[in-house]
Amino acid sequence: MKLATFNINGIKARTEALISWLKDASPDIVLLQEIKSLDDNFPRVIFEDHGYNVETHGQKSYNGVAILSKLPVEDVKCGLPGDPDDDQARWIEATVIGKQPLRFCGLYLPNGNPAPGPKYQYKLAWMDRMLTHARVLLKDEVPLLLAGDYNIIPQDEDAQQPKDWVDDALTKPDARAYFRRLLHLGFSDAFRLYNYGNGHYSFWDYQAGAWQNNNGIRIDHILLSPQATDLLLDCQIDSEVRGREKPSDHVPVWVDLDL
DNA sequence: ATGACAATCAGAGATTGA
Repeated sequence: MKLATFNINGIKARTEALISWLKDASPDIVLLQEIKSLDDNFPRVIFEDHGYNVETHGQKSYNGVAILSKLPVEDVKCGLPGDPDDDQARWIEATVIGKQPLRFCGLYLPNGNPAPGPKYQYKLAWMDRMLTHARVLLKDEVPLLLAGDYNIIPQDEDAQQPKDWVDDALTKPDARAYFRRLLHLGFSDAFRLYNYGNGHYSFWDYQAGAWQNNNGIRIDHILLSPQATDLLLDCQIDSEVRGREKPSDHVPVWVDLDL
């Protein structure tokens, strides 16, 4: 079973490009971020016509996450618990049943710039809530997957120009520490189980020829609980998507699970 | 040090992103 995460940077502007990639890659499940759309404006019928069930958690203009799934999805929950005043649409989770159940969460973690500042504090508070919620989800002992745009460059090898990201919210020590705390709960960064060293990125800025120069960063991640890691067959980044017509600035990251 | 590029809402230009 192939599951992908893809920050689409606006579903309305990207519908054609997304359909094209779905035809090529044939993922069973796609977790989308930055749909930048209200639920009612999401072009759900076109994806249903291509065989996907659609679940959305949108908001106007900003943020917004969604699930496309060839399998029926159960027990869908929207919003990251822990702050009733947080109205930003950044979290969606659901279960599919393959050979066994899989619980998966699609997330769009706050960018946090400029740091320091209120946006960075929101990012850290959000990561603290995510850590708490991950602990709760792990108690079910069902294979668990946390995938999305983490807005975290885990280590310097995950950027072509790490010096450009010093003092940025994507690399600041407090933010990286929260990412490590997630790993310490037992999660694995799936990509690093199948890929090594420099040069592997999931985001390239639109500006200054970043893609042509492979000046990228790896910020879209798939974290697997121990039981999900035991199902892992492969994890790769579809970087060539960045070179297509009218691309998002992110590309898909996917796992193949024996599920 | 700044801006470069793109999407959104709106209907110009500000806001946000990373």
